[in-house]
Amino acid sequence: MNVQLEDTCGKREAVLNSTLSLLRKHGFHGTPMSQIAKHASVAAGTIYHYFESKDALILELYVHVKNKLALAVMAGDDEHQTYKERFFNCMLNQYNFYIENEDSLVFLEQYVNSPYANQHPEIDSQLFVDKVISFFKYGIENAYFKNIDSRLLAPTIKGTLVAAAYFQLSQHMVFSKDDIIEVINVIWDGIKKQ
Amino acid sequence: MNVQLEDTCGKREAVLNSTLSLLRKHGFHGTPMSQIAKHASVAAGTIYHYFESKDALILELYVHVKNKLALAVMAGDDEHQTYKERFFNCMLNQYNFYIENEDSLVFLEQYVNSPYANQHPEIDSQLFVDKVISFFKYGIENAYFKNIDSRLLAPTIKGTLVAAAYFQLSQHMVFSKDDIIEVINVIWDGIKKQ
DNA sequence: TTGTACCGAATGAACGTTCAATTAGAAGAT
DNA sequence: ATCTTCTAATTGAACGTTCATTCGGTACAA
Repeated sequence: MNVQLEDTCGKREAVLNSTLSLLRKHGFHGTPMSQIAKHASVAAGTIYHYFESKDALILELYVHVKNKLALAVMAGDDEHQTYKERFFNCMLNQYNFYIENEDSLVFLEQYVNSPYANQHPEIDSQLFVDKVISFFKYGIENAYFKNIDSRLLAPTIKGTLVAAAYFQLSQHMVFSKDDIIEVINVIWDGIKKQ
Repeated sequence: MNVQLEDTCGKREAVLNSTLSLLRKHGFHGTPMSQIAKHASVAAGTIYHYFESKDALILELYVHVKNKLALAVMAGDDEHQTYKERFFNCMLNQYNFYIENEDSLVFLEQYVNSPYANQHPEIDSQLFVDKVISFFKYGIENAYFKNIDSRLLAPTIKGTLVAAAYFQLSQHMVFSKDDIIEVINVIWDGIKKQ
């Protein structure tokens, strides 16, 4: 078995968390491995025990964060509810995940707009594809949405929500739950059939 | 007068354009000054004649690009048209600017999600604020939009459009003008009064 | 003669990564 | 229980490279 990859005392996790936290304030080029090591209370060499390189660390962090996002978004999903109810639940979950995990939001946005995403389009969270993407595919196939190019739906929905969450965080303000429901309504009114 | 900032034979502009182009493929940390100099056919030292540092170069590039965006978005704006017509014109202009200036789109997205934007929130294009922001303020004040928090409108609108444009570029596909009109309709249906 | 534009080799700091050495702990033997 | 052995985990100083920036110098225009 891969005993050497088991991360017995949580140092791997500590490195991932420290990287996430430092990346937000200083960006990728402003976050040296030495600083990650210090923040994670780990020697520089230890990072290379768990990750092949700084690039590999970033890629694994991306999958790590997106896995957590997928779990959060689909939390409490109930197939007996109407599709609209399920949609609102997912959207609210997603929004809350972002504002409760600011570092994750900023990192995900940095990542998708970075050369990493372009150079490694095959890297993604299997969990996210299986759960979240599938949910929207279901909505498209069962015609809950307007008849627009299905490839346009995901970015349209995501863009609005991320923009709102990002705005809230960057402006250090708080929107009420009703404000957010209103935003989700904007999305829903925009894309729903009819 | 600032004769030393006049850029007699276009080297300043060349540096800005080269930076924009290189940043897209390699990101900030992957784009050394030496490479920018080579790409712009300029000596490394020359860059420092026009820009105080690499950071200053990025900041000035941001304003430069956003100025061009502002001009493009408001092109052909006609105050005699209905607000909806003007809105569609702006949105279409913005979308077209993005897909005709991929480097600019990627850079702007990279920038707003980078520590630069957080550390220099005061830096922006005066032209953009005066023209584009004003146009949306007008729409809010005259109640063309739903009664949602006005601070939520801009990110909501922008997010959708940028996401669609970014998606088109990242997937190397082409949406027809009708497809885009449809996206703008999604936005309009979402935010318009009633 | 003075100052601006420009050059590109040189500089020094910072960085990602390596590696020889040390520790920790588990498994096996006595 | 105790000792032995083996391997994974960890350390941090050292290495070689790369990079942003500097600076002494040239060319040219006013």
